[in-house]
Amino acid sequence: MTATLKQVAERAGVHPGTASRALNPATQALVSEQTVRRVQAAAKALAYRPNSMARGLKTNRTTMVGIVVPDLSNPLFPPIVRGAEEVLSRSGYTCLIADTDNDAERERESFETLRARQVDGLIIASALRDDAAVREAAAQGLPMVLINRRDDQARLPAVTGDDRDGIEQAVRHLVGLGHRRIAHLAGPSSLSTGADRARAFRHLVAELCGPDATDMVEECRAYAVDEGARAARALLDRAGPPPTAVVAGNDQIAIGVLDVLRERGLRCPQDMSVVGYNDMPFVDKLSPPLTTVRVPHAQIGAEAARLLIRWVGGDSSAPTTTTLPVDLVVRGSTAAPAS
Amino acid sequence: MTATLKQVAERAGVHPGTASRALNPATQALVSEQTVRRVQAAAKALAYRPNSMARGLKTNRTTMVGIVVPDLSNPLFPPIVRGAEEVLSRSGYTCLIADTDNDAERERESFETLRARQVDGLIIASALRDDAAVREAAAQGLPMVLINRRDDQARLPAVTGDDRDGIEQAVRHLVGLGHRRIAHLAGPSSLSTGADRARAFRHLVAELCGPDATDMVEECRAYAVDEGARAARALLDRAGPPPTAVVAGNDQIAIGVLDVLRERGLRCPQDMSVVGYNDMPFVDKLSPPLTTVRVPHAQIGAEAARLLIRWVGGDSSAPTTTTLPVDLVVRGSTAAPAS
DNA sequence: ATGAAAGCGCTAACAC
DNA sequence: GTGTTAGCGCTTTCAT
Repeated sequence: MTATLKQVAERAGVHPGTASRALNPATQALVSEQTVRRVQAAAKALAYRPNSMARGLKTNRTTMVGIVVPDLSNPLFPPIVRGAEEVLSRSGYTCLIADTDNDAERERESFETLRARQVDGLIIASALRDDAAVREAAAQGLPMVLINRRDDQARLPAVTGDDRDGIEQAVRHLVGLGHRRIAHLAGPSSLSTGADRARAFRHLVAELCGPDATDMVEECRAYAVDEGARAARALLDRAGPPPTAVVAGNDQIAIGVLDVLRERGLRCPQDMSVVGYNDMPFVDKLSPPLTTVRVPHAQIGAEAARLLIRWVGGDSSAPTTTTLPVDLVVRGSTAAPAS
Repeated sequence: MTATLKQVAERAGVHPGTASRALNPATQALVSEQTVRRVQAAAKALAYRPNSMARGLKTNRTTMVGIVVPDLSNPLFPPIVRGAEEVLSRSGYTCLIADTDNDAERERESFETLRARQVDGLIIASALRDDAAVREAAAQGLPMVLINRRDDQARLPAVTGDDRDGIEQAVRHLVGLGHRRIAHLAGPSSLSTGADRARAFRHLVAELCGPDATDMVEECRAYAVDEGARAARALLDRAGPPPTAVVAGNDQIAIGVLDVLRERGLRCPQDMSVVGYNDMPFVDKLSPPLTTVRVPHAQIGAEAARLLIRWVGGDSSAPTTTTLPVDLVVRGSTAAPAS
């Protein structure tokens, strides 16, 4: 079907070994220029495509890397994947994308599959904080870079958005508008981002609004609209004065809050300001358009890819943890509190 | 690093060939039960994972299939990929996902990469109607299934939502509400879905509203919000009575229409009804919530995967074209026209 | 600068 | 039922 190196060599009148050298940029220098040209011409004529399995078998590398994401349908992840893929493909790597569906069992299977395919490295964006599969693979020395989560034990390089600063920008924005009773609907504390953002929130609110202001935190069991709604109801049903503003753990949760406000006849932003997180596509089309924290997802993916390539390439310097800056995007869902 | 078959065989005290047979479900019957057990135990003890490259080199199959999508960030595609992946992984296939970014050059490169990786087959959801790369691969007998586009020449199996019926449901819904001046903001005619939906629209509107009703069609140059907005402005700037309802080529275009209505002080649905297409996530959170056509994306992916598996498996019956039913989801963006 | 030869890990056709 | 052997397509060491 596809031509083999042997056929190319034959057509060029050289030995397969020579053809191999002529076609490989790294060894091309060892071959006379004329031969290189002849071999290349033959390769082109036969539409030669090197068999990556044969090469991989010989070199013990696949030039494939796995990307593990918890849910491709979450608009967060496609840009990460794209960013990573772009960098990786430029270095000759092909991506194997595994969607774990936020399920530990599926994650295990994905890992198994990826390792069976002998990927050269892994980018892991699935954010379970305790993760046997990751630890095991790390122990075996498989290059891995984490995204959106810190590494608890294995000392792996990680790339994240600056969660602390994102929350800080959101809270400072609200405080600047005059809010003092600010709540947080946190993501699951089992996820790195959920825990980090909640911690940052508590810390900053204690500083800016006093220590008793920190108890207005409700944890969602998932980064999902209905969980955001549930938590919002719980928040509003509490005794005492309700918050005038909410910082949501992500945009889906924020949408849940908007739903509940509507359901209860409260207006946003007049009765309650709402801030999201991630700046998903089309949250600017909601009414009101959502104020949210923009995270450079594509850059995060790209940076993770760069770290991984370096590691796979043999650079074994200390694992780097990179934090990328985020930006608050102010839209219509935040305003000064009714006085 | 990972144990080889030879090591497993050694540990089990058998020849590598025997170990191979014992581990392969298809040939397991040729080996005594006792040996199978011994080999399996050895494999487990050594955490043996077959080297897929070596196997592939021998069998000339990779058990990898490529999935080519135009834009992973378009919420349309992740469910398709997931649906396909689920079916494929159950049959032991791994997916190579290529995002072409709607770019012909990148599509060519992706194709090249995928073929260099010797995928066993391809699912193609990138919808350029004329496509040299696809034709070439088809000519070489590579199993391929198309999604969301018909095959112009190569007679390939295809899986799509029922575009004609989707448009028909939308138009009948509007006519039932009393609309007679109905416009269509079509997707690019270079894409299969754009052309098909526009054709279906013209056909049905001619039938239901009279032949002169069919000229209210504006073509968008992309399935994008700003193109929808541009086309909507063009539509509203036309001489003569404006339409009372718009069927958009997809949800992004519909969002562009909503933007323009707001920009011009027109209300939806009172002044203009709007119908989208695809039922993207969160279009039910717009105001008004968008009436749209729901397409079973995951099933489309799954069905394409099934067809592909059948073909890769050697079944060479005539290419099937499958059309899956779609459903109009009525929400707040459509109502009876102001009389 | 190029040819020869070995071998990556596996499977399958053939022997026994 | 199991061992033997050859070879998939490539890279790479060793000669020349």
